[in-house]
Amino acid sequence: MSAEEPPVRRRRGPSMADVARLAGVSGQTVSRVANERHNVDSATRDRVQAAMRELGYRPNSAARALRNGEFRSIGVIVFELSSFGTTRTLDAVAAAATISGYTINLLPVLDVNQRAVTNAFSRLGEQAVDGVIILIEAHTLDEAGVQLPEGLPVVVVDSSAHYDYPIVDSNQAQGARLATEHLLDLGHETVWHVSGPPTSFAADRRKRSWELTLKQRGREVPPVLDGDWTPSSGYEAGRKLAANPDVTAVFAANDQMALGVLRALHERGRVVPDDVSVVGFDDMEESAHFWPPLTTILQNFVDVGRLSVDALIHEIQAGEHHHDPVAVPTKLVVRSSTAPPSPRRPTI
Amino acid sequence: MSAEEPPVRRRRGPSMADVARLAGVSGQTVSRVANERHNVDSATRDRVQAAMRELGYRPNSAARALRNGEFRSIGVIVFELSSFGTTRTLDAVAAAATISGYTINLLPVLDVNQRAVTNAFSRLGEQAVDGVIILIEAHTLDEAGVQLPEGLPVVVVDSSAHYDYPIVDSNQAQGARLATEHLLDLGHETVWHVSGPPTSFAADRRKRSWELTLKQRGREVPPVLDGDWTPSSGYEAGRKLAANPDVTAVFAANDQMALGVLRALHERGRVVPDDVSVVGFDDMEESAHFWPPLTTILQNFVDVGRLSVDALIHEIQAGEHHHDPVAVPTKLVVRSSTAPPSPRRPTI
DNA sequence: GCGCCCGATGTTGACGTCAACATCGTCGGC
DNA sequence: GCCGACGATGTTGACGTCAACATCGGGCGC
Repeated sequence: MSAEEPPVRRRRGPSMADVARLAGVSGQTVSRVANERHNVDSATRDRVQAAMRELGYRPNSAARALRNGEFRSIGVIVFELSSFGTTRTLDAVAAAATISGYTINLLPVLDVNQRAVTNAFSRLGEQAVDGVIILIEAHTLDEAGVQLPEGLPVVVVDSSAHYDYPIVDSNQAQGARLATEHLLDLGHETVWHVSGPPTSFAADRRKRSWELTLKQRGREVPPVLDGDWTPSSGYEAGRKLAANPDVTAVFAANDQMALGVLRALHERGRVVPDDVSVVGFDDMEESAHFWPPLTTILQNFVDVGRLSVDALIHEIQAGEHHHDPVAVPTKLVVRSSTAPPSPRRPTI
Repeated sequence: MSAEEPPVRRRRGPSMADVARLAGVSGQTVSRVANERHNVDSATRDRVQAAMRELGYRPNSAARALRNGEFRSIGVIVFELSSFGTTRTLDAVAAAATISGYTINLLPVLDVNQRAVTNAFSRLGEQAVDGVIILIEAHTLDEAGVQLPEGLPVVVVDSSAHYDYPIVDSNQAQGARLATEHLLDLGHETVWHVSGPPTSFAADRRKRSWELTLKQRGREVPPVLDGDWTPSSGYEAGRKLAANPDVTAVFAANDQMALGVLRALHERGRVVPDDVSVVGFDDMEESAHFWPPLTTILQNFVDVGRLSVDALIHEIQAGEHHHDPVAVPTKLVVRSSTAPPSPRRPTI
């Protein structure tokens, strides 16, 4: 076993000691300047800063982390960034973390199978993070029977409440209610639903809230069409809906599926919104330019991201966490894909 | 200034020394087990592993990084994840890095103004990364006059070639040529173009390649309509195009703008593809379900991400870099938004 | 004018890991 | 049966930083 490793090329930069030597001070003084302590003589400070500049000194964050026992970094566990909501949330999380002086460590789960998830979480313990934000749909965690490293602050972005971690999410139930009520208020008899995948708590919340709203209004609850967030699944569902003349109003659990529904309706020659009204969920940037522009539920991803980070940092720094889930309100955005049902509706 | 800091709560886990004590061995043996060296007696190994499990031991990555002089982490500089291409590339980069045993450090640039970009890059030097992948449009860097920390391996994902860094990108010129030729081959006299923002090299490449293709075929080059990647800008451009009866073929520099163009054409009652053909660029998941489904150029983001990571890791480990830009080929995906021009076209 | 206080600076050691070297015991060859 | 080799394990120190403590020199109060 004489596997000869080539001598690792060390690209280490100058250290505090180098700066100290050049500036003619002790390392500790350099440290004080680097950390902007006020108890340094201004002449000394200038000298040290000049030396830093000359050598291109950068503090070594590993040494700092080792010394201070904190990384000032937040891990974010994600599964594919394809999902619109996840991406937007990640974006907001990254911005909020940066503003708070934390760095983001992306921990992608490459596959949803149990091995991959478990593997991702076992890597987690070794990562240089002070806390973790989980952006994966929580059912996936359940199925994988994953155990998080103990003592690591965690915030879950999801609608599930049966975790012993702080939870932040959009108020899915309120959003779905807004969507359903909007259609009923327009005069539709009932509302059909294209749901998200069963692995998603958010999808489950939206579906249940849609159902509850219909029941509370004494309306018939049509069978659910199962989707999986993708436009294709929306299209498949849409083909069934388009073939059914009873359908006048559809609530799709996200905008992408709504897009698929729209396409299916167009193909069948059913006019939106004259024959069928469609509502989505998310308000992605594209939705305003769908044909027709989509009525949908706007999620405030910026708030979700910021609140997640705030909750996590609080947990990290204070060592305690709130258990009350945070529900960020959503808003109905009315566009042209919804209208009152056509009066000339044939009922046999 | 008596800002009393509360004693920082240390959540440090057990260290090698703790494991060593419990297992009755030296720290070095624990280290050997943790690093899967082969020269450890299997009985000893079992004992150490049991101790690790019992204590919930996790190697401290800061100490490891300090000791080894490397972080096994890659920084990725991004500006907003809103852009489809950036997100997809980031996803692929994250996956590739994980597979290669590297972690991803997200370094978001919060604003495109010079201060923000410069600031982001000055933070960079302190980050715990061995190298950096830049996912920002390079013009932005130029304008900000940013200087990267010396000696830090860098890979740029862009089409610009005047950087002293390895460059990986989709072959924008080839893609734009495919799009333009597809429309010409269908029989269209010429092709109109809705471009991306001037800050983007990719947009510039696509525009120039479109123009070159037209010229090579001896076609008239219509005035460019400037967009900025957003569906709204595509819609604005689309309204002008829709009002011009000469327009029979449009190449939008991305799918989102193509969506806006489609909407504008629908509003004006111009039928796609009968009256006007439209081609996009990116092949986002939604495009297959636009109305009508969009003919577009598929970018292989997975390859772009993987090749970027490979190039960077090579640079990190070998200390040298290739200067030849890597251009990942694109593919034409034909759907229903393109067709031969309508024969009954009025020419006055 | 003496001592005390305070601000500026220096010295020491520890954070957790691992390479290099040291040690110890066993096994095989002659 | 002796010696050298080799495998298993232990010891030491250094990576870069910073808190805690030590030191040193003035200025100020009485």
